[in-house]
Amino acid sequence: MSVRVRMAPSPTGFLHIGGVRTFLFNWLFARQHDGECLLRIENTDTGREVAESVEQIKESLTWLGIDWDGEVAFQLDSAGRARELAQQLLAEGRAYEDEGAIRFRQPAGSVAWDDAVRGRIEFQNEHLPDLVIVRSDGRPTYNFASPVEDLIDGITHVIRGEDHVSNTPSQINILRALGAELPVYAHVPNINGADGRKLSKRHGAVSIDAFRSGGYLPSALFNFLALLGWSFDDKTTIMSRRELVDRFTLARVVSSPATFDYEKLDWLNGVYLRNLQPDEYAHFLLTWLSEQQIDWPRTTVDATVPLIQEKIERFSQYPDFVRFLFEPVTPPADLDPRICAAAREKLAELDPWEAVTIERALRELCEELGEKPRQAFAPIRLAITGSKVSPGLFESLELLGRDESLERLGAVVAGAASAAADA
RNA sequence: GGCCCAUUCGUCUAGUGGCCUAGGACACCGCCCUCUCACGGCGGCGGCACGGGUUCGAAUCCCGUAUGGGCCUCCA
Repeated sequence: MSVRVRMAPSPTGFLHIGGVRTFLFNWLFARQHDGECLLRIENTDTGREVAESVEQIKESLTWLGIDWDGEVAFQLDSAGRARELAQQLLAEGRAYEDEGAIRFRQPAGSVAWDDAVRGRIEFQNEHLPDLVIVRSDGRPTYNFASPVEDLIDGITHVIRGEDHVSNTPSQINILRALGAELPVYAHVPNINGADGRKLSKRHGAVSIDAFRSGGYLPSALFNFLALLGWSFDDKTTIMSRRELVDRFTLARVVSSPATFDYEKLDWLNGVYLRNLQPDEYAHFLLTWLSEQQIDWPRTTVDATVPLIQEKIERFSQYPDFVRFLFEPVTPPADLDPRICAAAREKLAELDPWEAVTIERALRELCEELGEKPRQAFAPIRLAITGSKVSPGLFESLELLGRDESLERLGAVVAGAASAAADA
């Protein structure tokens, strides 16, 4: 039997990270078993907003690296086949009419299934309500349409969130009454925020789009998501898509909910960023910058890569780090001008203007002044970058260029002089 | 309220009766490296929700309690 699963995003709004994790498990399972992964779009509404939302969802899935083998429509409003089956149940006495609606008659006894994640789960049928399967206006309800759609689509494994556990016994009873074969059910745990409640905007980014604009790498987010409720062993963290496909098993999905740890994601993204080849790094960075509509000269951006690759864990940290190369800076007004003046003099005739020669010159300066590098470089850094935190000082000076560097050093000296004159 | 599910360091998790004086990772703390910030290296802190069983032996099995979550809609 070949595997067929489905991903069923809600077309209202953007792709939620919790739902994506469920899709990810479906996708990994399908790919590992050489099966099919369908994208099921609910077509309750054909409005333009919904259409745009669906496009947005597809775009986000694609960005993350989750593809699909076909699209099916979940025809909640106009499911002819569902109504036929409901009539059949009615005729067979497995359902009955109730104020214009059709209710499914729960059988006697109990119902159980072997959940691929949680093991055997059993319900007493007497606790299950006779649920409405077709509303009085003729529209099938979700708990009827969903198993029927799975049946029509030939879904072999229903991998979904744990909030569906309670719906499963009724869906199984319906499928049995229809004489259908049952899919394998796998209920995966939810993802919560730090307060133990369902992950929402209050906790941080939740849409795939937000992570994208936050400067995360899709491969890192993919890796992180796979580790939320699943693990390969007791020590493996970094895994490529290929490795995840090879190693994923439903049996190793845990049954307790997980808390989304933004700090760990940041760390993992940093690991991925640091492992990138410089040209790959530049490519991803440039793409991100253009998505953010930041328009800095490409060659300069390229040149900054070796300076910042080790230092940032999200692209969103990049602009503040190198802004001094593209825009004027404003060092603190009370900066001690003496070292800047000495540095300016020392660097004025330096040749060639390269990081190594700049470093040699500035270290000589330290000795001449009897200052420790730590102390002496601080005001220079502030004058050049406007910040206490920056890429390497010598490389920064090289990239900024001699003219602009001397200019900035000189500005601090001149500023101090005019402040003294005022006083 | 009823039914169902869950409960190992702050967080993600390993653990399926002896390998556990419970392992790894993030975070945190300390030290080292060091021009800042990072990276990296070394070390540390820190957990089996609780109570009963079963067993020679339990984080692991059973029962109960507590806590959290889900479902109980002619919502999806």
